[in-house]
Amino acid sequence: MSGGELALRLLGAFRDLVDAMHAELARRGHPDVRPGHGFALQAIAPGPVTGSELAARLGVTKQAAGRTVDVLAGRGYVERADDPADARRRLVVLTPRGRELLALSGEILERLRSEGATAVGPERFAAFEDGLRALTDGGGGPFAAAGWFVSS
Amino acid sequence: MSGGELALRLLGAFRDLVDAMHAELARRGHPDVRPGHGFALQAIAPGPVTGSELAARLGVTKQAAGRTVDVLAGRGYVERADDPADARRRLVVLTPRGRELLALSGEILERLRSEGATAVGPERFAAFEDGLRALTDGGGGPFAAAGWFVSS
DNA sequence: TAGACTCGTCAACATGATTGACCAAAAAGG
DNA sequence: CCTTTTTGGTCAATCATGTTGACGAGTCTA
Repeated sequence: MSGGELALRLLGAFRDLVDAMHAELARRGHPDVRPGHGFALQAIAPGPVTGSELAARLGVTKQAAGRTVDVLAGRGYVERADDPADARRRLVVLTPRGRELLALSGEILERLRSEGATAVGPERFAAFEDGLRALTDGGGGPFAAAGWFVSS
Repeated sequence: MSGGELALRLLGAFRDLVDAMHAELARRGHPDVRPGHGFALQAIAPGPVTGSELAARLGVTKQAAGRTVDVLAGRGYVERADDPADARRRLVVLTPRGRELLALSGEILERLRSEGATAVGPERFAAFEDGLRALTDGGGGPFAAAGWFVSS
């Protein structure tokens, strides 16, 4: 496999996974959620965050993060609340609908993952995941920086 | 590995690879080329293509493909020429600079790939690539559609 | 030759990001 | 305390990339 082919296949695998997930989400009551929203929701899930925190976790400017929150709030996935301890801050929290979406996304991805494992064989799939984990875990190779994304 | 983690690691690996490549390209005389341009150049490389052909290969509208060609032409990577056999068509071909960029990108990706292989061990890396290839080769799993991208 | 199709482009608009400017609130330091 | 600096959030303008829709000019075909 050439370096270029490797890159294309990585992108293709990711894209297919995410496209399949969103097609399923659309069928199950969430037709208007976009891939970027999922990342934002996952970053919000652990607990109330401020816009600046969210921006740092997503690796974008605070303006971009703020707009994403606007969209998610408009669609009913998150809410903003004032922070009684700091009048500058506006805390973002998931709504029940947001939690539902997150749970559903997790289920679907889990199912897609097992379908992939079945398709190529469990052992082969395990070896694939092992290699991918090693590559993206900061082992010093050019794939190392992915850690920030996974850990966020 | 959860399904969500799998998706994040796939994206992370791709992103790191491409970011590293573009950082290196910028250092070596091509600071203004963007990821999307690389895909377009690869689609143009095999020979003169029309805007419509290019659009089909990239999976975008012909308008979008036309704009990408405008940008690439402005940066000196491709040129447009009239087709003497059909006055509607405008053929797009690589310039020497475009061919140079493509060769350089290939070299860099190759080097990044071997660095990754060294970092995690050649056997582990081979198993990883084997699984990735199987998943994205249309084996029936949810990763199957990636084929169109690799083959384009 | 008339109608249908193809190629490229113009215009308007949607999304998601950026930079720069700014105000208000909080923290830090004298 | 009171001034200075830092931080959080937002407004505005802009860029990059994509989309639809419309359309004129050239080619193909029945």
